[in-house]
Amino acid sequence: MSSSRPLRADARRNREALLVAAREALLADEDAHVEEIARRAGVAVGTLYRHFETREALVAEVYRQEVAELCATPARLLTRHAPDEALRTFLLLLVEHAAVGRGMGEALESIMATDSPVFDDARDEMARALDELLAAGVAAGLVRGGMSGRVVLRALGGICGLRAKGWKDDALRIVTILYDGLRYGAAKRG
Amino acid sequence: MSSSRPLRADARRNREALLVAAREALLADEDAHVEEIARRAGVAVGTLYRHFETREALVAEVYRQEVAELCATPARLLTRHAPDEALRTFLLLLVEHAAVGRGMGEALESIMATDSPVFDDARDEMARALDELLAAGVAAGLVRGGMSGRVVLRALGGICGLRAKGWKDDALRIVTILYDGLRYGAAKRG
DNA sequence: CACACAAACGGAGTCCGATTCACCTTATGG
DNA sequence: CCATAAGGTGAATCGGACTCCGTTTGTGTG
Repeated sequence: MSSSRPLRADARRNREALLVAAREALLADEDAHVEEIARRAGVAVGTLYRHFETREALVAEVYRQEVAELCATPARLLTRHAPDEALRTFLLLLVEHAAVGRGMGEALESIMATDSPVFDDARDEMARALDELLAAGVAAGLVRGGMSGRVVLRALGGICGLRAKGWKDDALRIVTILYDGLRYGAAKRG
Repeated sequence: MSSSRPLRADARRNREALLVAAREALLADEDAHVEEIARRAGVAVGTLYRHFETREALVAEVYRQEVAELCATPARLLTRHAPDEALRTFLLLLVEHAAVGRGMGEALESIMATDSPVFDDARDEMARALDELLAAGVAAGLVRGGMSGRVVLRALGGICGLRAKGWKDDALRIVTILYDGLRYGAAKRG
């Protein structure tokens, strides 16, 4: 599928420009219009649609890249912190990330709460990252068993969907509830 | 505001028909078109817009009614169950309700996760219902303090937004996490 | 009962996005 | 340098929500 001949030079440049433009535009306004994104990238809408099936596909790709970065952190956290601390820190990190513009929060929500195939990769990656944290926690007797990364992902969807006034404060409290809920009944008492 | 002269008979009938039609249509398809809803109600779109500011306002009203019912249950539950059991049961009930068509889930999510003024009433009502449960739990030493109904509401948004394949199973696990997270550190150990 | 008229209705038309497509432009392999 | 297929363009189309105004109708009044 994705293994056709390499893109022509100008095509690769435009594709890149579109992703950059989309990231900027979405940061400024979660429902930036395709015309606006194309304009920023210095191309016409037709070009945008040559590279991305739909507007949503473009948005998905932008956030897939963000998520990829995010997913690299659990492994890093586990080298420096106890599994439960790593888990807590990662949850808090997600809240921070959701703060980078409503758009990111919305995308994370789609990743976490739906089966939209556009986000399949991102979802798998994220679930895997959480599995890593949970497994380490369970192994250390600090986290209850029976909860998959996928489930925690779903629970987090609620945080990322928040877009109310005092949302960040609420998000932190929710992390506390989830974190304590995950520790509940673990082998060792925190 | 809402205290003009009573509606003309036909107007009241149409308004009612629109709400019924919308409930049916939304149950069948969460993004039913306004034309479709109007057709089912046997009126033209103009009439729909005479009664409801926007499509969203109509949808909000439909679900506000559902929510109103739901909000009456905590009080009832508290007369029959211990506060923690009542809390757990109510959370499970929400999951069931979210199951009544994706539309309801989506609306509940809007109620829980956003500040959309359309849902102000529903949100307040729901938060009040949860406060009641939490307060009873705290008083009995079964639930941790410091968590408002509003916060729990936000946390639940994640559940209602679920629309993935194994979502119900996931929802139940999430309720477990939240429930245990809310009991964590309560005066008495469960 | 007939009339007056404000309230309510109908539905074609407007607006505003995303998406398409027929026709140009331009890398690039030979 | 050419041929040509990949790539680009943007006016046109499509699909929704929403508006507007001429027409119809319920209802209070004489």
